[in-house]
Amino acid sequence: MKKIDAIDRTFDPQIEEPIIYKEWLDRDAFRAESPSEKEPFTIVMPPPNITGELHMGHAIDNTLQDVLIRYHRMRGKNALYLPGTDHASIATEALVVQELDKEGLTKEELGREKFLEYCWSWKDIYYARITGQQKRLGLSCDWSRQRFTMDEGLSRAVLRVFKDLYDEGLIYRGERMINWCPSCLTSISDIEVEHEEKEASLYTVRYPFADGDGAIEIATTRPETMLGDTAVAVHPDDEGRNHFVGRLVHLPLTDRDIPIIADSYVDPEFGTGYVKITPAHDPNDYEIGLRHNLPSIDILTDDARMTDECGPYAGMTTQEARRAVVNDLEEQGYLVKIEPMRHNIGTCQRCDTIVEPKISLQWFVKMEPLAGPAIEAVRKGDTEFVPDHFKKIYFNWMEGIRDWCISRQLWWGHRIPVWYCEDCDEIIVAEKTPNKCPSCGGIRLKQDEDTLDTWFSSALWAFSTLGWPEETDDFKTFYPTDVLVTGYDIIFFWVARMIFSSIHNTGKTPFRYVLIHGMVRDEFGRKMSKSLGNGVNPLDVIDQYGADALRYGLMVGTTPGKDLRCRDEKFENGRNFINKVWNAFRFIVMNLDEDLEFSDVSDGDFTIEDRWIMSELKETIKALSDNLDAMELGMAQDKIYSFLWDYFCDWYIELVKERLREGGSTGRAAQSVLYRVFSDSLKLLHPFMPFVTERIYGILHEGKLLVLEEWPDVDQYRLDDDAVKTMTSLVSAIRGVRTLRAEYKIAPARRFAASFRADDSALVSRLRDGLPTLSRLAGISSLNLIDDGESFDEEDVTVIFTGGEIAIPLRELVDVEEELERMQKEEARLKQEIARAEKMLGNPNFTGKAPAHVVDAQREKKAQYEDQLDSLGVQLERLKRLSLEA
RNA sequence: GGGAGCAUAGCUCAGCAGGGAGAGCACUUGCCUUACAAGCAAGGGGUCAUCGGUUCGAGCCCGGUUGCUCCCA
Repeated sequence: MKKIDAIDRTFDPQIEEPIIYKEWLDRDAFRAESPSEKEPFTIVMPPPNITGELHMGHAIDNTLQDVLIRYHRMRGKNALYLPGTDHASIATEALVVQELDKEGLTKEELGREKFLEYCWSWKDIYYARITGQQKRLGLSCDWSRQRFTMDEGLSRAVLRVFKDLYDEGLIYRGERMINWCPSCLTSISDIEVEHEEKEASLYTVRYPFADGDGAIEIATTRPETMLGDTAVAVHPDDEGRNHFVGRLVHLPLTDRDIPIIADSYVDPEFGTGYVKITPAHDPNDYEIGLRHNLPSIDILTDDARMTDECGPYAGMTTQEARRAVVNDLEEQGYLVKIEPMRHNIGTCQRCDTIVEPKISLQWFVKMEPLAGPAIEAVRKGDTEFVPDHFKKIYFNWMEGIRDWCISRQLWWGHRIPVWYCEDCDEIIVAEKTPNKCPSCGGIRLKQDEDTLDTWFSSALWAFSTLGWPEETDDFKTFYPTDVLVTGYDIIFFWVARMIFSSIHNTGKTPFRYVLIHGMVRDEFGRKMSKSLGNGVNPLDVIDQYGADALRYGLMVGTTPGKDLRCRDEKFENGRNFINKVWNAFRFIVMNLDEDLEFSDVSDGDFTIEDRWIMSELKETIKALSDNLDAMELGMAQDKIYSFLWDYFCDWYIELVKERLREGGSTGRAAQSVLYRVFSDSLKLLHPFMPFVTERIYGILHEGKLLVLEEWPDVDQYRLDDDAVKTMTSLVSAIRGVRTLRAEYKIAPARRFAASFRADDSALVSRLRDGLPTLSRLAGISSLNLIDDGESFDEEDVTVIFTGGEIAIPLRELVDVEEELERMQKEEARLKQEIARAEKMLGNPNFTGKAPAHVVDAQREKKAQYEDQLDSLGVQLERLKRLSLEA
């Protein structure tokens, strides 16, 4: 045992945490076994992008995972926490392009191969940086199994899945309307488009009939797209307008005439009832165009400028073209009016650019056949969401799912494993680069230029990281995994896709539970964002308060699925708690002897408070474990916080100080309980605050590593109702006296004699034995026990507490009038309580229908209150007399 | 248009097989009581958004209303 002067007055996380982390790594404490006889517990970390630093979202996500992993590791499971990172093709490519731009380079100049070299070195830098950050958080990951989505093994899985899906007809190539980002210059999937309602204008434009006989009016929010119009549509049942169907109108600003067609898509109530149809630039118009065989005129280039089709407008941006078109329409008398309107626009999730619908040749995954089993699996409960209601969001999306555009016009990522034979148009899909065309034997093969959506590989993460498609030991040991922890914002992007991919490829759902957490917001409840500059860097918090405090602050008072606000106050609380635990530890070290075996202590040496604290610990172990099993981590953390602070520090330590001073067998017993209960508390706290607990435990138990210790066994402690009851009384008595002292402003140093009456003999003897304690905790100098039937001194004033009554000398301490007032208030309160209980008990419906223990509890309470009222009555009488005398 | 969630103490949030409203912070009052002032002790503060229903009993269950979020189209 270290001597107390060798222990610092505070725990310094800045210095200690990195040292402790290194000790864990040196002892190989996080490594999982495979194969193994032990029951596995697996969490694969949602891989952060290699595009930047970890933010608070990662911190909460990873902390939850680490708490679960550490808990299950201590429970004796073969725990695997598998870390990794994601290549994030669009985001990374954009950043690398940006970097190159600073050097005056473009990726085209570099060429594909050179460009990818740049990307890989970017990856190396961020991979290392992120890993370092994860270690500072204290994550107990098995670093030997760390993965990256473009690792060789994971890439092999991607190729295998692509080929299989293609062979099964679930991947196809086709010309479809897709979302095009003019800045990223690639297609993106539906869910990578963010919709926002913005102020816009609704333009009403006159299209004259081609024969010059009158005109119709159309309304549009995007007038520049009229250059690509190939029809005007009305609703077939629109009696006021459908008789024009078949006629031609002249398209202003062009030399084209276009037909009026009928299609039930048109909402006759909206705008003018006529809708301009631009099949190349609107998803609905595209469908209408298909139905009516309309030509499609592409008026936008890949970077969203007007094409040569647009004559004088060619080369303009859409915004420029809009102004020019509106201007020209007005000059030529075609513009009827402009009205303000709220309008939904889609922007690219990555770069915020307005997304353009575009017809393009892309690769797609056919979703319906994959979605079915995935829906079924969740419905059956093979995978459960925590909290449960998030499955509704999952169903809602999966049931309306559309085909998934997976090809990206990017270089960084998994290149699509498709080759086109330039001699015979054969399409070859293969896991390995083919050397000749299987159809014509030609060797002029060209690989598809595109890469796959990043999420296509992330969707395989749960099993590709474990070695699939090989039947590796890891895969056999750890798959399917136990819990996926993630935010509700990526249920579609990732969770859903992992579920259907896993079921399709491995036949199993990838995880038993999905634990959903909310978003971390700033202290005002706003989303953290770069543009607002309100992001909080977890590393800064660690620098200021330590990783344990950060973890505490992120977990405190949280409930699964709910957003949480990031406030310094919470991290301060965490730090304060660490300090509290540290000081309890210092106290214990100061009071321990060299001998920590405690073979000299027998059960008979334990006093009531020993039995009480061990009983409370038992309850805490049970309740906290239940919380952790139910993944209620915020509640679990609160349990150990409350046990250590409110029970162990505030009461137990205070109660045993006297015995420790006294020494002997009672002192030894107290030492043994301090040592044992505190050690087990450290275990319970460890998943939440791994660093400080590890450091303390290592000093109390030389050579042991807390992270590898066993979770406390509930059965080693005895539930002791007797002790609990007596202690409740004692605590209540002490509080009663303290309250009186405070109310009457009795000087803290002032001690006085007191009398007690207790209705429990255990309490009586406890009070007699506990005089030193009462002296210290309540300022009582001597104790006079009043037997049943005897009454208190006429001039004393009493306080009622749970299980008894205490009297203190009135005249010398107390103002009679004030006390009279206090007691009358108390009397009123008791009467109220009794009335309440009587009302309940007098109700035959209550006594008849409520569970017996509830009714009994009420009876007992009523009796108790009546007792208290009785003695209060006696007191009041006395006081009144005194008051009159005075 | 469809879906989800939230409304509890001044602030941030817990709470629930339906059986006397909790924590942290803030506030008031005392305390350097040799583990801890990042602390100790005592205290004030709530018609649990609103209306109705079920029930012996509702913050909790059901329905309506209002006000905020968020997601999808």
